Amino acid sequence: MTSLRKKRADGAAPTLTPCAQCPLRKVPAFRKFSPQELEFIASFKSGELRLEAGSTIFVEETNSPHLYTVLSGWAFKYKSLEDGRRQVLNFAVAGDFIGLQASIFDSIRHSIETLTDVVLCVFPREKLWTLFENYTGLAFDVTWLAAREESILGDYLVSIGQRSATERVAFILLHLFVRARQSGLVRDNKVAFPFTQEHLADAIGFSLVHTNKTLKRLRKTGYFRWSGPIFEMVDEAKMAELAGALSPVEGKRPFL
Amino acid sequence: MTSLRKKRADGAAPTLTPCAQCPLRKVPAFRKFSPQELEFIASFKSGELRLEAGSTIFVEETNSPHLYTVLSGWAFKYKSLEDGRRQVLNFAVAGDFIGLQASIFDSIRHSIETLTDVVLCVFPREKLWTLFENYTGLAFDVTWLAAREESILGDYLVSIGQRSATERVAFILLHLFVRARQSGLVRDNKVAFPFTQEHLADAIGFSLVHTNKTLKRLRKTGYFRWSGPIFEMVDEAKMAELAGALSPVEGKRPFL
DNA sequence: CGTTACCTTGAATCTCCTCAATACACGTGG
DNA sequence: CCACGTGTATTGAGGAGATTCAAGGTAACG
Repeated sequence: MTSLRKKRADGAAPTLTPCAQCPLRKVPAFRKFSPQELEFIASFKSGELRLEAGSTIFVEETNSPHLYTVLSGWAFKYKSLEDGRRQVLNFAVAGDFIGLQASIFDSIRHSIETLTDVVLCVFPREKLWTLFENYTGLAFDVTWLAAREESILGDYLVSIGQRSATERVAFILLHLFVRARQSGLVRDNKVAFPFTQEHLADAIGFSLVHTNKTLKRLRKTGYFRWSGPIFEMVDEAKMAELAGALSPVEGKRPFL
Repeated sequence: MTSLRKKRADGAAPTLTPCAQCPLRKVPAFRKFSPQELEFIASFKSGELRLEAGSTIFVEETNSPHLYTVLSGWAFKYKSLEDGRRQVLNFAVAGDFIGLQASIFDSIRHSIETLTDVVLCVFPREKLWTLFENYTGLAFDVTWLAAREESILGDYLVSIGQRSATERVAFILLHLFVRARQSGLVRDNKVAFPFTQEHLADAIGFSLVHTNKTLKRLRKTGYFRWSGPIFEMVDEAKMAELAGALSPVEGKRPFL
């Protein structure tokens, strides 16, 4: 990875993987970009950032000169309280755009931390304006991503505010599974889950102990398997029933 | 108000209140727009919609050819469950932009209902694209508004997921008061609150009964007064302390 | 082989919910 | 003017659900 360092030190970083060849482009969930758009994105991109699991990407209430797209790995967004409690707001996976708030407001409103080793595409914040000025389609995409984030937080809110323990646990498992699938990580209904039960607990607003006990009850349904690092979905329809039929945003999504 | 009907029937609606003279423009919380921008907004606007309290503006999972800005009155966004439970996601007040999801996705993800009589500016959805193509600043504003919405939902999530009963009730009261003030509705620390305790309960994820009892306890602090339609903030700093110091998005905000 | 991180389980306690009854304000029609 | 219905606010009682505390258990790692 020392070569990476060199590239970044160069300034222009001309030898980064061209965006047009980005392996994520093949994932069917993403919309197709025009050659011009791809060219701009490639020029927008100023580097790659490799972080190991447990690294902090953003700290609440701070600013950053960068915007990122997740190329690989998982991260999570959270807000923490004075006394150590924390609320997980959302998870970020390959294809997700993070740090938009830091570019739009004076500072970001939540922290972001990696769950696994992560590779990020780095974009300089000041070029976001160029994007808006010259690439209407991409500007619309950025708005799309912001609106989708809002939509997901709305789903979380309904789950936390109104659902029972079983429903909430089923919800978060299903949600994470679906997000993983959209990013092309699921094979044979199996995917690596880097989450601890504490992450899930903090996302659905339960204590770790209660989450654990609920999870135990849920496992008995046999609708999924999750012990060890691999999560396997066995009956997604039943899970959706348990979770209270969420309907995630449909259609192709943009991926900068 | 029959003249309104006529105007809308005309098609072009050339005689609507010019946006440049919109009384909301004077509210200090909104950013200043250039004459060109104001002109475009005026041309973007296709009419006004007047609704009485209790009207439904959007229904979850449906589509709409319109986008709206709230000119006056209060509304709230919510999602309902099969069995009647519902989660209030956010409130909308003068200056807020609603229905963006319906224009960006195939359908909106939540319902919106008026709490008071409401006047809305109507924008045709298809012109949103024109806005993005020709008015970079306004496109950025739309994204700003979407990101702010996300930010508010994040605050709600922290409150519902982690806070105690007292903290949650203090949070929602303070939040509504601050929103009202940003829209210029507060005078002498007083503002008309059209909310029932049930609205608040549905926003903070508590039962009506428990919300009521918590509210009773909170009233004894004397930090606010709320019986009858008028809410009065007595000690905002203390309320913020109780609510757990939320930090709403700062700075001038756009208002289309 | 000790440390660390995570998972699991039981017990006691407290929070919050449901049910149920009452009170009050308001508007309606008689 | 009063009787009645409706919507909202209030309060008490009992029980379901969540939290905290505490004590293992397991796997990974140096």
